[in-house]
Amino acid sequence: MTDLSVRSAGCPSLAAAAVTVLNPNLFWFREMGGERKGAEAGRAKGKGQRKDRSSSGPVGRSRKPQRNEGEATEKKERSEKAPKKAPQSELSDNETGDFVRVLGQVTVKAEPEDDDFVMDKRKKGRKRKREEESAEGPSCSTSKLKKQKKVKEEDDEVERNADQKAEKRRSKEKKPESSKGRKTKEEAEAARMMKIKLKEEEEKQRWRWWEEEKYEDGIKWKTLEHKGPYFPPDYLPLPDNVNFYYNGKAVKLSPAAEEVALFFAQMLDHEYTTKEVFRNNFFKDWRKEMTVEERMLITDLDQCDFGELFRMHKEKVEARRNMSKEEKQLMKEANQKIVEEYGYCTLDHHRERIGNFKIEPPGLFRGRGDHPKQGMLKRRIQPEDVIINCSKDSRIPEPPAGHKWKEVRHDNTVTWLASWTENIQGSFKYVMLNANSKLKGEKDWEKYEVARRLKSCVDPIRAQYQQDLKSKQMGIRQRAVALYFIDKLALRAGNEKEEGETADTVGCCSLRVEHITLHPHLDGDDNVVEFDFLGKDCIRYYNKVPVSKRVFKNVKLFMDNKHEGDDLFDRLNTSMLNKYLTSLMPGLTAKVFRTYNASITLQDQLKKLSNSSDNQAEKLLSYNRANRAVAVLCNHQRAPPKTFDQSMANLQSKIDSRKEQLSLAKAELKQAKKEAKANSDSKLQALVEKKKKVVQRYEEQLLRLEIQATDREENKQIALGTSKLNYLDPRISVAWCRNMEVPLEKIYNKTQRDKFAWAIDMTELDFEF
DNA sequence: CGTCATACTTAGTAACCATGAG
DNA sequence: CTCATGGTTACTAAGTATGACG
Repeated sequence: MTDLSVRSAGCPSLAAAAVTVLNPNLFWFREMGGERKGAEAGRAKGKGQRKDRSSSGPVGRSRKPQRNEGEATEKKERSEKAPKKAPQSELSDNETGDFVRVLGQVTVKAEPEDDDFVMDKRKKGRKRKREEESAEGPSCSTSKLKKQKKVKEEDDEVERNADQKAEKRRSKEKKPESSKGRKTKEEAEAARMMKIKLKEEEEKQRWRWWEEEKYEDGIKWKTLEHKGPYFPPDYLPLPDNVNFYYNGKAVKLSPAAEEVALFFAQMLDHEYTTKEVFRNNFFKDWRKEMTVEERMLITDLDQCDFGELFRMHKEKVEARRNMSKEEKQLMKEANQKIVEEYGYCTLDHHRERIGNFKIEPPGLFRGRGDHPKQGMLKRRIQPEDVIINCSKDSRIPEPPAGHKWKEVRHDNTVTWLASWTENIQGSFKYVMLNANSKLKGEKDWEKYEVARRLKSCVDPIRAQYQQDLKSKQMGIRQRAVALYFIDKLALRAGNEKEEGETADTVGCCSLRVEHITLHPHLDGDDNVVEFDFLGKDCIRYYNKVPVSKRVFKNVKLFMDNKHEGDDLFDRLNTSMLNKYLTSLMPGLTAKVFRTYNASITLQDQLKKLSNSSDNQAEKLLSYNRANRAVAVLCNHQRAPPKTFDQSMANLQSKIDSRKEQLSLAKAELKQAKKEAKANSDSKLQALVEKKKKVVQRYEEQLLRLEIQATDREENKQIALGTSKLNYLDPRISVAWCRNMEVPLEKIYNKTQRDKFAWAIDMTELDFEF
């Protein structure tokens, strides 16, 4: 508790941070080690004495991941250059400060009377009264009471929506601007009108599932019909004039071996093919595909010459690029046909788009980071591998001619239409619906509702883990510290992974001692915990966080007598943690904290950063900054765009020339002033004024450019998309847009609007997360 | 409990495409 | 018209979570 209050005190909060983004001097971002690498970053060479499940024993858990050796240098540089002294701490401190503030502000008053909350719950409640009443969280019992309170009229909402839509339509119809064009212009216009019509049509067709009753527990659908997955085309053997050479001699490979050779050849310009592990895995699997004779002959990958195959592939790519418009159009139409046929299913009498209806084609496995299995052959999936799921009375999909399905089942407690087992990790792959479908949308909605429930009971939960830091039981203390990290830093849960099967990455519960460095004092802060590990997708997480003394001591204690490779939390795993969390609030798991903290941060930031008096560009900037604050919190990174340096340089040269202009203008101004002083001619005075204006204008332009540069620089490695799509309650954004009178299209593109249709439709102006 | 199987969300990259400056 | 640039979409890997079972 003490800790919480301390943290809440006087934090400038993320708002400041988001603003700071513009100021290079206050660069506070976590050092980003760059993607997919762990660099020196304390990877254990160690023989783990951690709970090694595999028989592989304590032997070489040589944990040295890293990929992108090629980029590694650059990245290393980046991470080293990153401003170490910047108060990393600010981020975390601020966040928590914010959280606390929000709680103080909202939970207290919100509990009984928050209309919006009631509203939302009510809708849901109405839909599935039964389950809700029995299932919903007793530990947050207040919300239950709330739910039953008053019920607002819904009619006006519907009306409003209708209005809005009409409005939209009208404005769209107006759009086709003044017709000064001739044929082509008119045609274009007609096309545009068509598009609008289509859009309206689509809107009318939209299944407003969120207005319907929910199904009882576990039932995902009543009827489901589809055409089965779409299989990639069969392998087409190489033409005779393209040869593979071994040891300088042309060798005609069997189709199976040839296909795999081509997989490799196609990747020759990719860094993967230079990696030892990749090459070895590939070669091993390739040899399995060879005939006995081939295997006898081909024993050394270095003797293989894929040059002609590679060139052929390049030419094909080139040819595709150079296709004429008509050809391209034809291709597009052919594709469209496939989508029409296989890309949709009928679920409970509604046509729904399937997300991934294509069976993954064979190829070489491209694991991320330092993946032990990279380069292995991902084999071709046959209908005999595929399980079909659909309703009994539907038209069962036909397997491709001459084939059979592995199985056809009718399980309406799951959402997948087809599944198969993949041969690299032995895991399942599923064909499921698109994000704009009912099944996905409902789940998404639910996710945010759970996060909102957490909001109403996060206080006691935080208080409890603060208490638990003092527990006599080691397990409980570990749980408390882990929870503290998950809450404060938005770390992922960290399930354990099978060793040797995947790259060595960790989350909270699977942190090892080498991922943490303790600094009693660092850069003016006390009790600093330094994190350095590879998270999901081998993205580096690097952060220095001042923590309370108690947390610090605990971490120290957990690290006592442990070595590299040992688990920091040896008495804790994700299922224990989640079991505990669920007991505090139904539906609560570790990842809910990420959702909750992300969304609440966005809401807070928007409140702080945006003014309705701003112009649209400014508003959008605020939005993006709020979004960015979340992306930073969640450590969402991307590889810098390939052209990044170039475009940055371009911008810089623009800035430079502007600077020159400015100094020139300044000099002129000075000169003019001098002259004006000597001679008080009114003309000269006016000239001074004019020059002044010019200088001012240049200064403004320069500033803007510099802001743009900084902005871009800071977005270099930050990906905003992931948080927007997965962590931010869309209703926050929708309400913000309406309140700020910013068109929603500025924030969400078409796909996103489709995905969030439910939120766009139901969100009230006064929505509060 | 720990392990395994299963299902579903989250994630970054690469290919593709539209657009606007030169 | 061409090319650079940036947004969008497709793809699939890599996570989280849960429930059955011994």
